[in-house]
Amino acid sequence: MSDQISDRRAKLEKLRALGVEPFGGRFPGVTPNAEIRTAAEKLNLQAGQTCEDEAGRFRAAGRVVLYRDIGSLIFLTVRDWTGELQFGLSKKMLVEGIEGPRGQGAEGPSGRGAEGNEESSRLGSSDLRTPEPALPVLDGQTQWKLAKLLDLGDIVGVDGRVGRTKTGELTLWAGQLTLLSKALRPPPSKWHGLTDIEARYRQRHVDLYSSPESQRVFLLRARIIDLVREVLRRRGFVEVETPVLQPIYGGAAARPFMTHHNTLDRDLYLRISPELYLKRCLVGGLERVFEFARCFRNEGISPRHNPEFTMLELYQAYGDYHDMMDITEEIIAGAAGDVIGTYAIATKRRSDEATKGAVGESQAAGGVGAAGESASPVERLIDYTPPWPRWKYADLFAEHVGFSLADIAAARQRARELFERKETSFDERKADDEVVVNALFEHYVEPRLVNPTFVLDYPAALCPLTKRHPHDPSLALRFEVFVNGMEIGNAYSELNDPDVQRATLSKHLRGEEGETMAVMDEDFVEALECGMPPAGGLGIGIDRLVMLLTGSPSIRDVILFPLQRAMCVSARDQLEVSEQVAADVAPQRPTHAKSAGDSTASPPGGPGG
RNA sequence: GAGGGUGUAGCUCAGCAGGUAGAGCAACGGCCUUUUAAGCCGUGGGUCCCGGGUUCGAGUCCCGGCACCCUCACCA
Repeated sequence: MSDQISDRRAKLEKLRALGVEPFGGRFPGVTPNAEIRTAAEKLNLQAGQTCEDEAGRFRAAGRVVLYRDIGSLIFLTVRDWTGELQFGLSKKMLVEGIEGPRGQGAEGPSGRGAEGNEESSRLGSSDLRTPEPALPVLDGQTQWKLAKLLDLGDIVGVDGRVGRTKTGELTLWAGQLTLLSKALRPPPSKWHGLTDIEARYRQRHVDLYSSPESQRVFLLRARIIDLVREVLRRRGFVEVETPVLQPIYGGAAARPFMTHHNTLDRDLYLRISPELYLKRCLVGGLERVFEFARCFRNEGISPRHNPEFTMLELYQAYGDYHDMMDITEEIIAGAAGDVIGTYAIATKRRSDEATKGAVGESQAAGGVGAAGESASPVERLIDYTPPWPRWKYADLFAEHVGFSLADIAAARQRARELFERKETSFDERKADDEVVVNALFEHYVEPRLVNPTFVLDYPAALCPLTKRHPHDPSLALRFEVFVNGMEIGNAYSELNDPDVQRATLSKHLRGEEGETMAVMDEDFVEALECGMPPAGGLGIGIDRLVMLLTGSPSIRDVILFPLQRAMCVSARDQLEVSEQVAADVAPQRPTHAKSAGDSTASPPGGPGG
C-alpha cells in the first residue's frame, strides 16, 4: 500500500480519536458555489471586508482541490459541480467561536435554506422517517485540529460569511467546519487532472472530480437529452420502453450479443435496435412513440463505435421521411443552439494525437499519397444552421464517384481497383450490385459530408424495412444524415405492407458478411398484417450527437463507463490489497456505525427490501 | 482481425552511447493570520507494464506477452 494512503488512514484514526465522524451525514441547506459567487457580487464587498449581516451567511460544501496552510490561517479552494470557491479557516475565528457554533438546524437565512425547509415540512410530520442523528457539534479547538488534518480530496462543509481578502479574492470565512467525507486516496494534480486516457476511462470517478471539462461533457449530455424529450413532447410523442432481451434480433444490420434465460431455457439476444417493437406500438395505436434505446452490437470498437450505445428512435403515424427531416433539424440544430449556445461547433482531436499519432500516420500514409496534411491535426468548424442541404443519393454518387450508379460495370471495376490497391478490404466479387455501389458511396461520398447533410432515396435493396418510392421501385424512401463524415441519423417512410415485408426479410443480400437486416421475424410480419398506419420513423445516435456537440474526439469521452478489457495483473494486485484492508477494518466498525448494532434488518449498504 | 505508437514515484513528465533512477506538484517533520498552483528549511518515496534473452552490468538493446491510444477493416 502506498505511503500516502497509509498516511491518510492514520489521519482517519486521529480524527475518530478527536470525536470527528470522518464520513459525515446529512448536511441540508447547501448553497452551490456559483450561487454564492453571484450573491456575493451584489454585496459590493471591498478588499479586506467581510459581510456582517445575514445576506452574507452561507452554507457551502465541496471537494478540497487546493490547501494552503499559512500557520494560523488556512485557505482551501473547494470545488462543487457549479464551480470553485475559496474557504478561509482562521484559528482565532474557529477556536474563539467568533461566528458562534450553530446547531444542525442552521439552514442559513431565510430564502436560502429553501431546500431544507421544504424537505422538513414534507417529511416532518411523517413517522416513517426518523431523522438522521445530528453530527456531533465540534468545539472550536477540535474544528481547528480538523482543519489541520484536512487533505486534498476531502469533502468538507462550511457555515460562514463571505468576504474579500486583501487581494480581493472572494472567500467564505468559516464559522463552523464540518468534515463530510475523508478521502483515503490522493487526487491527481489539480492542474493536470488525469491525462492518461486509459485511467480516465477506467477510473471515471476520479476523472470526473478532477476534471471539470469531463464533468461538463456529461452534464451537457444530460441537457441534450432533456432537450430532445422537450421537442418530442411538444410534438405529441410519448416515451415507451421496449425489450432489450429479444428472442429474434432485428431492425439493423449487426451481429448481436447472445445470452440465455435459465428458467425458460431459451437463448435470447440483446437488442441491436428497438425498431420492430416500436412498430408494434404503432400497430397498437400508440401513434407517436419514442425511446432512448440502449443497443448492443457485438462488433469492433473504435472512436465512433462502442459495444453498447444509445439510440433515439421515434415513429410518427401518418407521417413520412420528410417529417423526420424536420424533426432531425429541430432536434440537432436545437440542441446546438439551446444547449451549446451556437450553431458553429468545432471538432477536436486528441491532444496527444497531434504529436504522437502524426508519426504513425505519416508512415502509414507514406505510400498512399502526398497528402501530408495528416501531420497537423484537423479541427473543423461545423455549421448546424438550419435548413440543411438535401441531396439525392444518386446525385451525390455521380458527383463524387464520377459516373452513374446505374453503371454497374464501372462500379465493379472501381471497387476492384480499390481492393487491389488495398485501400479497402471490400471484395466486390462476393457482393451484389447494390452492395458494391454502397461501398463506393461510403468510400467516396460520406467522408466529404462535413456540414450536416441529408442524403435521400437509397437503393431499395439496401433497405428491407423501408417503403418503396412510388415512381421508382428501385429506390427506398429513406434518408441518412451525415455530420463530419459520420452517420448520425437514419430515417424511413416505414414499410407497412406485410407481404412486401415478408419478401424483403426473406431475401439475403450477398456481401454483407453474414450480417444482414433480413432476419425473418414472422411474429413481426403478423403484426403488420393487423394493419400498421403509414408512418415516418427516425433513429439518431445520441452518443455521436453528444460527441459532435461537445467537440469530443471519441465516443468513449461521452460514455461514462466505456467497456474496457480486463485489468492487468498489477492492477488486480492492488484490488487484493484493498480487500485485505477491508477485512482488517471490518471488525472495529460497529463502534462507529450505530445502525450496525441495533438493527436486525438489512445488511449494510443493502436496499433493505 | 492487420499496421503504427505509448507504458518510469500518488499525479504530470524528464532520462537512453547500456554504468548507483531524476524534477515539479503531492506526501512526512518544522516555521508563518490574507494565501492565489503561497513561501522557506529538512525528510521519505520506484517490481522503470509483465516474462524471457544478450551483457561484467539493461529503464535503455533483442524476443514474447498484456493494456491503452491512433489508422484500416466490419458497423451506427
